[in-house]
Amino acid sequence: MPHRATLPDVAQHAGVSLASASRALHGTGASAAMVERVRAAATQLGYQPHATGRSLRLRRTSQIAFAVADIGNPVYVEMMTAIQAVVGARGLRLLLAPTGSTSQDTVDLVRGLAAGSVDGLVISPLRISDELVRTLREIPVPVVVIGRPLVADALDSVSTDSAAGVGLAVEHLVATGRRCLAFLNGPLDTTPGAARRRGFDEATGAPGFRAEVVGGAVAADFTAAAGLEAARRLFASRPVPDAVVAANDLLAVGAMRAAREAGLRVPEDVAVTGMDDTDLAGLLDPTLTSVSLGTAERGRAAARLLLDRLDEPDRVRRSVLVAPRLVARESTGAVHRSAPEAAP
Amino acid sequence: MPHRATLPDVAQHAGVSLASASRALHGTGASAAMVERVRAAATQLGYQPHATGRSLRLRRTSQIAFAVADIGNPVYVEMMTAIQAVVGARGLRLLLAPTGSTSQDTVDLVRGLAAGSVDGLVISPLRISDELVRTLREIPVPVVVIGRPLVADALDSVSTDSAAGVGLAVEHLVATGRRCLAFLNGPLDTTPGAARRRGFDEATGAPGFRAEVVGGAVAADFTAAAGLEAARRLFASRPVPDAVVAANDLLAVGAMRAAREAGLRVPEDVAVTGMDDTDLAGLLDPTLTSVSLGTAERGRAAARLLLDRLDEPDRVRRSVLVAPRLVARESTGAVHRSAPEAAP
DNA sequence: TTGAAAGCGCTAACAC
DNA sequence: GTGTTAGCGCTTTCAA
Repeated sequence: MPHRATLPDVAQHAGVSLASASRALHGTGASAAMVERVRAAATQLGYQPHATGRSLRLRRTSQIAFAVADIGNPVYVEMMTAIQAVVGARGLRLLLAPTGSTSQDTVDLVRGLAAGSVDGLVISPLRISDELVRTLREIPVPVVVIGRPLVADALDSVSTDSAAGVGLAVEHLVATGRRCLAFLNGPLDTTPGAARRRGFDEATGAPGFRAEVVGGAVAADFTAAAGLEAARRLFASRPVPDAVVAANDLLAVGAMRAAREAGLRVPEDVAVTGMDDTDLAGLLDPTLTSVSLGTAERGRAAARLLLDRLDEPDRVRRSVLVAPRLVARESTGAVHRSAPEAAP
Repeated sequence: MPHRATLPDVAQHAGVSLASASRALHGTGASAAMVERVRAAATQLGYQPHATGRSLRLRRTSQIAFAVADIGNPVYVEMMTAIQAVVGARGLRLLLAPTGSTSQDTVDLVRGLAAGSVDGLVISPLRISDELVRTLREIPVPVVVIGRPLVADALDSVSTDSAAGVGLAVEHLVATGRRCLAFLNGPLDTTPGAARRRGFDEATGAPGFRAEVVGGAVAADFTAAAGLEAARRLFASRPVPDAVVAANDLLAVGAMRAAREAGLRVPEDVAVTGMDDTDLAGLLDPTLTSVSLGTAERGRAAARLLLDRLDEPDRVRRSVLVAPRLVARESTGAVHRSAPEAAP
């Protein structure tokens, strides 16, 4: 852990002025000979420009943060990769910042990051408190919210209609012969939890809905472990559902496991749908029918909104909406006991 | 996106000097009245100390980075959570930095972060090039390496004996009646790939080994998708293995899926073991027997080593070793056709 | 206890 | 083209 060489060190070593050293390394208007000399000195001393000094002077850090509550959810990993691809191409470094579990932690993190640590922020909050919205509007760096068209004229945002997404799942299940649906949701006080709940209610309350809702459970969070626990309750109640709509893929994993514990086969006895269409979906056994919410697309869109705002701080706020799309796989395959419409 | 208030703004607003304002907010030796006045002004202006200015002066950022290649692997999520718990208690912010895919990207990232962005670094590299080692020794901030006892006297490190871990899996499979083992590994040029390969060779080459190695495949990376592709080759060759040792849990997911595609049941026809004992293992169907490498424990140990070195830069380098442990689950359950020793 | 001033490392006017 | 210098926002001597 040796000591750092500073720019004055390099300048002295090269026998030139501080300014010349700086210009030679980063700026413009230095002679080839100067560049050569300074570069040599820099290399020899193992010079690495100090990020803090540079940032203070340039008034930018060339860093972006992606703030996420649930870092264990593969959907955020995919989003991050998508964001990274876009901002990386512009020479910005992307850092992932886990927001604490409480709303206050999130607010503190955002404030802290915005106060000089990064040039911009993409945030995908699970819970959007008023204070968080206020904070996001007040911080002195651009922010893009993934999750809900948020005070649309005040903040750039990327969202998806996950309520409609749940509708796609319900529709698909009914169309493939399921008649006793249950909904496995995550916490209702979260943005996705609330939206998906609404979607389920709307879809199952619609005039054309030709099945029954036989149960519902709310998991403690959007993880597979919580999903398993909640789904056990689902399968312990009567009548047993022949289809479970899970609010995301991880909950669906829990649902599939609970079904098996209950002696039910997926999809013969019970169908399961997930949401987010994570990589996991294609690798589970059976593969999981899932509603894609365009994860990568949302990530890319968010990154672009952020870059645009960094370029043009005063441009009009925009809200990008990505449409959900059902991806049918094995977990909603053939029904074992023939469904009503399958019987002529 | 309003403008920032600076400390001079606060001082002026409070009608005191810059120095007094600073002392009142962070330092010591300010009168109660002064603190009161300055606090009020700060609140009113929505003052947030600028991280860069502060860092430049204090020569620290109060930030730590966890640099990880494969952010999609749940093992790193668990590690990060463990690190977070330790460093968070000390008021440090933990950021996750995805190292690019190439060795050069990793070196660049490390250098960049170390040049003023963070106070310390925990890194878990997939590939440890000489240049990376050199870089890690040269950077001016403390670093802890998770992965291999690395130039032990030059760098703090946390490691595990994953070779022995593979041995545990092999032992378990043979003890439960499997006789035709195959090894599904990740890239051999990675640290874990190389170690696990060695572990497999040693375990299957040992005098007491009472089974046969019938195949091996190397996945393109340590992901489930790559594992699936590689495992297909495994099951396409003859003789078909009755047990697959996968080098991590994600590869095991791929192996289980490939087995099913090949019409084989897990565990009746083929047993599968994973490694890392991620949360996934208990949720798959069947649940996955996996070798725990003490993920959280390694994370905590790394965090403590880092904190200790921040406190005492010159203390002697340490290397912590965490022992592997087999966690048996369904995927290595009863053999369908009775195994040799089961026949009296 | 408070204020004035130096300086962390860097870049960009500005002068030469 | 190169050097001198101011200053980004902050903390901490040092003097009063």
